[in-house]
Amino acid sequence: MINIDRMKQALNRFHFYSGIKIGLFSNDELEFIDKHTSTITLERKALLFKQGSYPGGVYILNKGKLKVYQLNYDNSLQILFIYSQGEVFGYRPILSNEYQPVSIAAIEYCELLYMERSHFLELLSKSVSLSNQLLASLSHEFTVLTNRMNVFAQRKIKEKLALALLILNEKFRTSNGEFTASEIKLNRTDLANFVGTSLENLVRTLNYFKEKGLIKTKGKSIFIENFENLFILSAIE
Amino acid sequence: MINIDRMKQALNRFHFYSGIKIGLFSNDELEFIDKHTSTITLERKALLFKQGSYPGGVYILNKGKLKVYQLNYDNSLQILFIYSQGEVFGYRPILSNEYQPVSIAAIEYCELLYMERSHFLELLSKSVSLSNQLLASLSHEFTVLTNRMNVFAQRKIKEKLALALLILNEKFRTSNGEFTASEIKLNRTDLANFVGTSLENLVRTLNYFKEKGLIKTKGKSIFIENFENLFILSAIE
DNA sequence: CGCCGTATTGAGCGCTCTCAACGAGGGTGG
DNA sequence: CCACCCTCGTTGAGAGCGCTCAATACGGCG
Repeated sequence: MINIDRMKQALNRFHFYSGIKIGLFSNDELEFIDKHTSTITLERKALLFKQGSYPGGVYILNKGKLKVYQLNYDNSLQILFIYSQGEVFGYRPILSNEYQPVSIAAIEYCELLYMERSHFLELLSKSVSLSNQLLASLSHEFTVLTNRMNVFAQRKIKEKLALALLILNEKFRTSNGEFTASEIKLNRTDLANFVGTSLENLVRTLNYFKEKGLIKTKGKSIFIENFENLFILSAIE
Repeated sequence: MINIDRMKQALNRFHFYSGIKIGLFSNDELEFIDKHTSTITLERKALLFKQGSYPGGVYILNKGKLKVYQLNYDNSLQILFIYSQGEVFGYRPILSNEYQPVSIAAIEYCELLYMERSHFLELLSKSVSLSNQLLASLSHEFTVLTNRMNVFAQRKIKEKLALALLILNEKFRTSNGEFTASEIKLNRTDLANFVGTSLENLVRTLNYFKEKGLIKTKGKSIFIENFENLFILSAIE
């Protein structure tokens, strides 16, 4: 029997939530944020921005799910992250003075807050708290990306899918329970592009997981049945 | 004929140098650094620290080459980065309050500067310049890691090796020229673990590259012969 | 009912891995 | 100085995984 805490800790090394906590801002800062943000909505499949574009500002996802992906020169697509409620993003290329390295599109209907680049930089210059939060957050993300690079470089599809499902279970979580099954609502093509395999191979591996009692499906949604065995299969620890 | 600048820009999205520039520190800060650092030397193959260990401080590599790697539970090894002269590292897990996610060992004889954790944090709390440099640096590294995740997730060995050699050519650079051939001195096992393939497959692919006139070898060292075709083969743009 | 996008299943091929043996080169001790 | 050993590199053969192509099923919507 694997310790729940150990599983949780291991999994935290492979995905991140936004490290920005609203509670850590002062009233002045909150007022500034409120004053300088506007609301954006996106329909399912709508594009937020494209890789190579100029990073115009910072976004906070309040509702819905986004996919962050890169399109390669052979037209293959890799989904790198799924953002869910609460994620703050778009500031990284501003800080490093680069263009957007990724494209972002809505998986489902989304609501976001938007803050223009210059206002974000103004806030950052005045807020030590924000600066420190970003440093901590970016550093953790470095760890996560390092770990995932390792997984993508070496692992077999079964292992990658097992890990992907554990990550997605967190992203699609609606309740607060530990290792309760979320409804993972992602079409097969997106899931294949997230795992980094072909659609056909993904379907076959999902069937294998079903046979082994690791997951079950209802319509297109996926539910994890056996966290422990899925965790073992992912071979991250 | 591919534009040199385009190649250079594309390549910069796949590796990073330390974003910390000594020139941006004030005299006070430089004095503080000088006062609170000590020198460490490492023999070839010596371990600097192990993944899971407590991050005791920050390092600056002054001489030599380091390999940054993770050891997996099936005993496979993935080399994630090669650090060369000038690289500053070790601060990330301090900032995110984590244990070391990686192990680091010397590829060849190395000399480093070491600053204890508490002094680094003291310096950071006083230096806006350092804080801003770290934010910019970490943000760029996020881009690099994202791009590399994509490569590892999808690409064939030929493409991954082509890219790896272009990156290593920069890491092993001694002169300042653009796209001049460095002597890439890395044993085959390390190279295989960096590319993310088996030793045998690596050797075969190197031979293929030799036949095609992309590289040549002298002893164990590798020299790039045809940057343009290697770049095209890497399919990063 | 038919259409279109998505999902599933089947077959065959090619790439990459593993296992195994052999070769080269440097270092050590007789 | 030579013989041996140990490490590292190279080559060969065979198996299995994962990809591609192709055909078929499903499901929502007009």
